[in-house]
Amino acid sequence: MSILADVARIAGVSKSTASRALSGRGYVSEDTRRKVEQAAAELGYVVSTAAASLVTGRTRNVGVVIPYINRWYFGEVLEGIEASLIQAGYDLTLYRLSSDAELRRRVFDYFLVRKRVDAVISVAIALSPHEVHMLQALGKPLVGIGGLIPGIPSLSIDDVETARLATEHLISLGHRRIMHVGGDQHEQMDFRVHSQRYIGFERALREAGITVDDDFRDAEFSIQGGYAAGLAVLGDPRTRPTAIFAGCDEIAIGIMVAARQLGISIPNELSVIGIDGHPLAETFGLTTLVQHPGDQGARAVELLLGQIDATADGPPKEHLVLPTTLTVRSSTAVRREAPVAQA
Amino acid sequence: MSILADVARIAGVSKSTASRALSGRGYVSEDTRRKVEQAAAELGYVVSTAAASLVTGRTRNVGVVIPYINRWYFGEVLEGIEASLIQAGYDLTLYRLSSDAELRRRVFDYFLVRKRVDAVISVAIALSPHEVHMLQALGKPLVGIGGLIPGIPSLSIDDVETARLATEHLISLGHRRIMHVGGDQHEQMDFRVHSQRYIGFERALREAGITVDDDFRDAEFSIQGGYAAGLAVLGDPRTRPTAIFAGCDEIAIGIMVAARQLGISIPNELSVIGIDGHPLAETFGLTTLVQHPGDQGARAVELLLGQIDATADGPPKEHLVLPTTLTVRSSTAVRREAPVAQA
DNA sequence: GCCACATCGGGAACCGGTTCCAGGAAGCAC
DNA sequence: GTGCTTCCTGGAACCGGTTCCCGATGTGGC
Repeated sequence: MSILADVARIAGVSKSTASRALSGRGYVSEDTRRKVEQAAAELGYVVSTAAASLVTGRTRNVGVVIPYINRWYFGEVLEGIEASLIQAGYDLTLYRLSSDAELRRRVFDYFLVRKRVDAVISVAIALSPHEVHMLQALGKPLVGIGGLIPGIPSLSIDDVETARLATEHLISLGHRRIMHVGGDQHEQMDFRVHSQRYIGFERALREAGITVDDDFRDAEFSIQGGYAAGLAVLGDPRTRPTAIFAGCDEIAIGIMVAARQLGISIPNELSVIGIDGHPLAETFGLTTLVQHPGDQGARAVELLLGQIDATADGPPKEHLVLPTTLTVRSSTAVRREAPVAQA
Repeated sequence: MSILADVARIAGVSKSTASRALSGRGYVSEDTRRKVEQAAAELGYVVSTAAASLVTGRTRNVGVVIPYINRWYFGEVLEGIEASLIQAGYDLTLYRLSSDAELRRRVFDYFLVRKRVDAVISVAIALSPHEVHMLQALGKPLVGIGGLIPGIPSLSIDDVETARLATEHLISLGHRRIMHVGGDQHEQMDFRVHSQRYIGFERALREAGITVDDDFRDAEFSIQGGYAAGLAVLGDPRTRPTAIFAGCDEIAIGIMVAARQLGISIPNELSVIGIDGHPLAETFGLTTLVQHPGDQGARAVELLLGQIDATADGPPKEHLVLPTTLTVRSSTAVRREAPVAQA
């Protein structure tokens, strides 16, 4: 374990010159820079981040709070964030926040507050004003993904509009008896994504002058969740919808599996549309509105690094809305007249 | 931002006493401890980890290197590690290693070497002797999950034996024309898991005196991968196996989806078995050998913390073998005589 | 009453960098 | 030549804790 003083000695310069040479700040002649770099390489020198950040106050480390790791959307976002941070020479410290309030408090009060991280990315977590304020008071930039937090820059798709488009697609195919299978709207964690999508769904129906009662069923955001909901919703031919807008692709796929098992033909007897662009959507021929979570992660890092480099309180607290694109596959089709349903 | 000196002043003691009171090391009377703690609470004081680790040399931070985030097994392991580390007051710094050799070099030479982490957990990554040596030279404990690295403690299931058991299950049901759909055995990343499972598969066949040619097909470790391989393998009735041992549950499920699409009935015409205990296995009625990746992550942390606390080079460099249990569902059944196959 | 020992608190060195400041050398215009 | 700016370097203070060492006090045994 060599230290800067060793490098300086070997290179025949002072500590301060060695520091300047290696960090690239301040004046150093090309000649001495080479000497210092060579000495450093020779000794296998690496800076002590602890010492450096003690004096500079910056850690080159970003904290990420995220509710799930093992769900497609979140995994993708995380991968995108990680790749971008490494690229920029930053470390990523991961905090998974479950619904455990005590854990959450600890993460904020203990982990994030210590001068461990320069900034925080919050993925699909509805931060409380108190939490936001705390981080801002510490001067730590904050970027949100997957929903908007008042006062901080964030980026996400437009959940209302995306849901509306998905539903509209079904309506344009002639469907009237449409159901939405999505997440529990009262779940706090997930940034109100669920309720936003429900609102978009309702809006599309309203615009088309369609009234349905019993138009919603909640499901866990997974294939299993979709499967269970599908079995429940599709079981009775008399009440069965002709089309389902699923809250995400995983739910949609679960519904397709359930339909297949119940002998319901897709898209002849049932159309299904999702949101995400999950890799399985292609395998299952699922029509979906595609988003790119990995890119969202990368963009969030960009925004964040911009804020870190900005000489404090400069840049706009913007909210970036990302586009989604409709990819039509074989899970949606024009409604056949009176498939089975007849009350 | 209050510092220790402020706390000491408010409490009316010296810096050293304040430090002892807060860290719990050394003699401090109960009375002064209370005073210091109260002062700290009042000021909202939190230690600067940078300053602390500069002098102690410990960061309370563990690095995790992992090849994937968005695959079930890896996500589960990561969740297990994260939960245990937080519990123990440690941070988790995440490094995703893709097949990019340059990235890998950077992570090891630059990120892990800086005194950022106290220890490293390597998930399913076959570390080179050089990499192991480097970390050990730095005195950083190292634990492996999902395969064994010579000289360092690690834990994993017995891939050979698990694969043998899975195959044996198929054989015991009367199957003879058995195929293994698994990962590419030459892939470096994945810790030779693939080749180990193939070896177990072959061993079971050999023990039963079965010879099959064309008994292997490689697939990506995902539902899509299994689906693609399934279509290819099951297309021709003349060469179709009566049972498939899949390298993991996701592949198995992909095969089941493909079979259903091809009109092949499971388990009447085809038995499928996997490895993992993926939550979807239950949904799909998949027979599988269950492992618990989350627990593996937790155990790895235990091992690691044990090593950190040990007064250097103490504990055994053990390799922990974890059990897997066979869960029989409806995807495997006794072989029906001459289903379709007849060359 | 004295000594040994445990308990408690303060002073100061130290961890390993970064940066401010001062000062010297060199280049250029006048 | 002088005065100014620009380039380069070294000395020293400093970031915010931890810990070693030493002295003071209290306590119990003989």
